[in-house]
Amino acid sequence: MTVQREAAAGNGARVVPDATVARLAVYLRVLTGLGEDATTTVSSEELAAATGVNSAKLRKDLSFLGSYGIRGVGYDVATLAEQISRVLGLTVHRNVALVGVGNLGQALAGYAGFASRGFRIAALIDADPGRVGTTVHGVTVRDLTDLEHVVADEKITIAVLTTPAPVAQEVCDRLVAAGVTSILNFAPVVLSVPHHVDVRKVDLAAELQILSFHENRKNGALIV
Amino acid sequence: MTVQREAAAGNGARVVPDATVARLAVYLRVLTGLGEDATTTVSSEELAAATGVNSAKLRKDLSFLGSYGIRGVGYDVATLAEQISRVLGLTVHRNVALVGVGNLGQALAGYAGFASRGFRIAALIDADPGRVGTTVHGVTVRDLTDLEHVVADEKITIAVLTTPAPVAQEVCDRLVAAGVTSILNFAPVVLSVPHHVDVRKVDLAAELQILSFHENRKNGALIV
DNA sequence: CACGATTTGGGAAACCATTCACAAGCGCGT
DNA sequence: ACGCGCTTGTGAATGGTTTCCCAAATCGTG
Repeated sequence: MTVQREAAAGNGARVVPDATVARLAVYLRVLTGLGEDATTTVSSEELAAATGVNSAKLRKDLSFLGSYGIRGVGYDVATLAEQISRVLGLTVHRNVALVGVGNLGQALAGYAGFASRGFRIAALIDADPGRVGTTVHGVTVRDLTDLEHVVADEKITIAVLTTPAPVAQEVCDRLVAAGVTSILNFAPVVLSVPHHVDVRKVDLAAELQILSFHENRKNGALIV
Repeated sequence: MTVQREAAAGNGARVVPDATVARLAVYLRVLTGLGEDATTTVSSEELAAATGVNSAKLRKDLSFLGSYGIRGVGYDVATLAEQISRVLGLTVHRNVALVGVGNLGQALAGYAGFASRGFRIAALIDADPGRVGTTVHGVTVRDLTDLEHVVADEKITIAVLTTPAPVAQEVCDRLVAAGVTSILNFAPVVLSVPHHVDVRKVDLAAELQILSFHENRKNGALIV
């Protein structure tokens, strides 16, 4: 989690806590669903129930965006969704590169959730000559040697890294040198990056291990 | 994050904080790597550097396991790995069921990181008749209607949920009724479960949105 | 227009996690 | 046997997050 809170500029600077940012995405998804049901307003209590948080926390989270609720009524679904989108920077379109078109890479390339939330997988990159040139979910796989060109041409600032662990750091360095400033890392490796680059790591095996810990606790959890 | 700290039993009860548990998995991976390099001891400073945390935090984390370091020397790699495995409950073998054998499900079924860390995908379950009966990464896909039998027969307590969102809650309910007590949820849905069941959610689109937020901040982040 | 029911926004307290700082313990060299 | 350098383990301080709680704002009704 190489995400430091940039000590807010000279203005009245509203700083949104990291914990809040992580939840905004969830609120937004639920709000989008409500919008499709033609629901026009929602109270913090209702939205909190739908997103699995407590309503005080939800209200505090939303208060960081500004004051968009109406006392005695609730929040306007459309307005709130719009404000969250704004804060999350989803109003501008973002092109994403995916490096490492293996099993997981291919699955992610086709993941509907990305496209439907405004992220376009604009480039697929792989080192395997057998894969280069093939088309996966409508996008042609480019060779790893072209990485720098692809990143520049497609104006890419966000990359998804699904390479094998041994090459992850090297590929990461090249992405950063080419101008990428955010990386979603699925390789089981701790990446080191300059301070201006954000990395988020998704560690699938670690997730299961955390569940295993809780399983262990539940079954007696004998303390030796 | 439906993971409440079960108010430790009557004994001297050492409670490992959630934040620490999440990092233990990372330490363990690095330790395993060191073990293969025939490194026998490691200092908190070295291990901290390799895992991207600060050394004080690492030492505090490890202190929850007990006192396995040697002052002036460091930690024995093998011993430490063993202790972490014990606390994470990785000493017992755990069978995992995966429900929803779509793109993502297939990729996860073949994910080497699961197998190499002691999690065996013991069952694949899907509702699509076209997929039932096929073999994916050596495991035969079973029909959703057999879910209860499969869970019971394979003594499964952990499930990975990669179904489409609309059926996730329903499948979840059946898993829980069948005896599953931990769920790793990839469906973009907030699951509701009884208090004795732990759910961890991996929200891929949310991860990109969080990166998007930080991108936004970096580029001026005009405050309107 | 006043009142009661409702719901937000946010100050303050409680809780949890991280970082600091250093005493205590260990091994090695002399 | 002793001192020195190194490293752990942990209290105390700090910083961040969640929860509590209630004044202020809004709506609908009489």
